[in-house]
Amino acid sequence: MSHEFDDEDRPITFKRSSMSKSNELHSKRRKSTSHCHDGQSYKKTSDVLSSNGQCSSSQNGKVVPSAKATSVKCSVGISTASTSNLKTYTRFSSANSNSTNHLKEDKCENSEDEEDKIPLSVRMKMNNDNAKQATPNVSTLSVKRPLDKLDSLHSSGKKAKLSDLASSINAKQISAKSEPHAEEEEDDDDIPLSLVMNNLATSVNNKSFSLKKFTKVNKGAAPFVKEKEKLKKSEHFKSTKLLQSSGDGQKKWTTFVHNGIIFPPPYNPHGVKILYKGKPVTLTPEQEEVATWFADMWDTEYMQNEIFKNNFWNDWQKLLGKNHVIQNVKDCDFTPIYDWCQNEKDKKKQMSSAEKKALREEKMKQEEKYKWAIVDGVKEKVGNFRVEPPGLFRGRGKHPKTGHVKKRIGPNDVIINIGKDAPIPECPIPGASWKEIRHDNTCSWLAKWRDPTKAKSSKYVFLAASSSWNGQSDKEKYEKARMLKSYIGNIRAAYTKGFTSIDITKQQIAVATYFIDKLALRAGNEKDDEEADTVGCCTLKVENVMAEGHNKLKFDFLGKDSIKYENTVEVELPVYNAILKFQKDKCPGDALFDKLDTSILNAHLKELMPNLTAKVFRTFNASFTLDDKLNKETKDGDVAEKVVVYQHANKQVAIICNHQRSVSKSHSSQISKLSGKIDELQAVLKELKIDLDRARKGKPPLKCSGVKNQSNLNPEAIEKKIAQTSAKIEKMQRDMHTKEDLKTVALGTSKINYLDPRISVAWCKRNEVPIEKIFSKTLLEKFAWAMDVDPDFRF
DNA sequence: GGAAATACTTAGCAATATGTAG
DNA sequence: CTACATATTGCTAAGTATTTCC
Repeated sequence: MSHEFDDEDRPITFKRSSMSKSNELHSKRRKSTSHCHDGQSYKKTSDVLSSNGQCSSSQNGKVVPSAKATSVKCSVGISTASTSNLKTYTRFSSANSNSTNHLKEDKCENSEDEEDKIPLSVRMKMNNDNAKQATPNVSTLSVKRPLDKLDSLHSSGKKAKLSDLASSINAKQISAKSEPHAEEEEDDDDIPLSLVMNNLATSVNNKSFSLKKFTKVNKGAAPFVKEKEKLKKSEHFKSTKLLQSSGDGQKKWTTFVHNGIIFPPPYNPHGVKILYKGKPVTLTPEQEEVATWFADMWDTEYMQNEIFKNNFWNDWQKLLGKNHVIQNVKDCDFTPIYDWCQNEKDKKKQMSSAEKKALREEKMKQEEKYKWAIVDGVKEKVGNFRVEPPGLFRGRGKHPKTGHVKKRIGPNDVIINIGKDAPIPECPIPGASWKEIRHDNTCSWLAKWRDPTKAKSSKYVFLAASSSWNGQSDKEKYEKARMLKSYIGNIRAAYTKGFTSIDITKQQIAVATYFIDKLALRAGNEKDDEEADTVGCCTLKVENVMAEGHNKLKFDFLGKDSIKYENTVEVELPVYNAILKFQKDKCPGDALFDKLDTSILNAHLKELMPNLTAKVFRTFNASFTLDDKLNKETKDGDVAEKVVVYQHANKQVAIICNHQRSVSKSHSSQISKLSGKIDELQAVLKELKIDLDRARKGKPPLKCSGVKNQSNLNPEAIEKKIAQTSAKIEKMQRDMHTKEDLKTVALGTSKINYLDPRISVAWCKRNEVPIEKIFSKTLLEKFAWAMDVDPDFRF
């Protein structure tokens, strides 16, 4: 995917105004990493393409006799079905959001917008006045107290609003309504998503109930509400107020209650034998379990990955023991186990829907109590409450550890974080106990354990994306990115000046910042050699950037998830020259920016704007682009056409951020199917045209293809049919085109992580597009905090 | 001051749910 | 209703950035 970067694509036109040299760049030292030796470490570029770490499972492996058996060997669940004590919590404090709040909110948003027109220095003053400990001066100041972060990010209006509301937060109260089943059955099928969501996840206040009826009644008649007024009030845009962050330092909560986490069921041996040199071999359950993981991956790409296979074999051999009959994977035939796996899957598929449903409900019942936590009296959804099951580590790209056994996690690996007064979750494995119980209210995790594949890192259990904590920090993230908008001019001027600095560190900072701004590159932290060899901006190697003449730089490297970044860009002459200089006297494998790392870069960015870090540029670039494209490209038209505009804007963002996906294995067949249908229709169209001609001359249709031809005899009817058919053809052609167009572009990632939802919500309101056309149920939940944004909101 | 530890955010793909054509 | 296609959700790996430790 190579895309030119012309200036039209810039969020803000580059202006080259020379600016005062307000910023002295940090000149920190870096551990010298330049190692101009081993020529063998020069690899890449050619062998890189295939290593995308994709695992497409080709379906047509071995043929499996489909068994009739309906009984499913299913998980031996851990049934500690004690009543959830979460349910018993109820919050009585009344807190009703009423329309007044809405008005206030709108007003505030306006004032916020106004703010953008106010000169920077004045704004900063305003913010500072507001901050608890006002810092006397302006833009080059880095904020020392993280506590002030929120305050400094929010406009005065906003802040006032937040404190006003603080006492009457209606965010998410607990109510009896939170039982999903109760109501779902009769009602929810034909209720808009957002309502269902409200019933399920967040509890609902009185207002929503009345509105709910309103919406329901209206629904059948007019799916798209006509007047803006109605639209604004529509339940779909119902927002959840965020709690004000306590302002109390690091403290995140006062009370914190949850039920711990779920462990996967113990391994249930199947006894199917592997063939070694053609002879069946009996395995112990432990050996069999690992062999089964491997066998089940038989028809995936991992089987072409030598690292994967080697790592698997090494770990498996340890389990087998030195003197085991099995001395070699090559002589192992996993087919019997593979067949068994396929058979199990088939059995599952063959189950009647009633059985499936019963099974699902059983699971739901067991998991229900783990799904919720109560934070300061507010019920919140938990995210990943299921402990990751053991398996073979599926590291992406050329991960040196891919294929290793990822061991089973038990309670004694797990540290629980919970409120002091909350009951400690019952340990779900009899006889075991938690590794540690902690009451750390400076962090938001419920549980964590050592990552079994990476000694240095941990796995965490957090609240779900819909939680207020996450909503709050999401909002802060976007506010910070919006703040960058007013600093970006200065920042660009500063780094432009830095391009020619005689201080190499400063020069490298300038060029790196330019790349991050212009190309939306990631920061690029240092990685150790236990990980796949990927890079970001600060870790670019000399061979990743090629000067191609005419000021053109060709970028070619593997970024996060070993996704290839390939892009040729025309840069400014000083940048081009600087790159040539940085590459001089270096070997492939050496760091392009040898005087830089992310902490040096971020320390520098913080001098330019409070709390600025490299990743903010990506958020800024993405959100700005969406806002810009939407506002430039939206025209009158029906909802479908507007949604297309949105998707187009979304696509541009995805391209900027290099969000890729692998082409689905059925893509080409789907395309040819579509084009076949189009051909068919075109043949029909041709025939119709002839028939029309003949009908006008009073002749009978050429081909008596149908019985119902009588009605098609008159020219009007044929004309109508022609119109219908060609419309159908056009639609299919459009569909085919977009399908082809988007086959390698992932739109979801930016929508979830980079695009300020308020842009989308405001655009929907302005254009009378139902928000559900843009956000799925989970995204509506995640973005609840953004739903009441003013329609005039601009990023 | 630098490495390591920590906590949280971002990422693609697999599994599952839902929609739709036949 | 079934089968297939598409959309959504779940899963967990892989990043960023800050804090802590030595």
